[in-house]
Amino acid sequence: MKTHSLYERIYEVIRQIPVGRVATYGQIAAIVGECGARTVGYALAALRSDTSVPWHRVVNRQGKISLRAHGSEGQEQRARLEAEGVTFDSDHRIDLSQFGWVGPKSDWRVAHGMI
DNA sequence: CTGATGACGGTGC
DNA sequence: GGCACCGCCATCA
Repeated sequence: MKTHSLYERIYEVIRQIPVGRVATYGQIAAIVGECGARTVGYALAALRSDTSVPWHRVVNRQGKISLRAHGSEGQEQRARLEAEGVTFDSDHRIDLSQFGWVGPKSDWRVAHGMI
C-alpha cells in the first residue's frame, strides 16, 4: 500500500473513525506508525473543503478542537460532532474516556500494512 | 534545491 | 493544573 502518500494513509485511518467517536492527532499518528502527531495535523491542514475525510472527528489530546479555532470551521466541527451525538463540556472539551475511539481492529491494520 | 508553512504533544518548572 | 520550550516532517512555491 505505497501507492498513496503518507498523508493519504493518514486520511485512510481517519476514515475508519466511526460516527459519534473522536480520535486524537497522536492516536492517528500511532496507528499509521511513521510520523508524529504534528504531521497528522499538517496532513489535515492540507485538506480541501470538499474532502470526504471526516476531519471533524479529530481533536487534540485535551479533547478540544484545535483547528484555527475561533474561525467558522471550528464552529462547523463542533456542530458536526454534536449532530453525531458527541457532547462538549463547559470548556468546549470532549470527554475522551466516553467518546474516544478505541482504534481500528487489528485485522484492518494487517490489511493495510500498519501492524 | 532551499525555504516557508502548518489542525500537536511530551516534558519540565 | 497551566505555561513555555523544543522536537518533528511532508508538501508546495
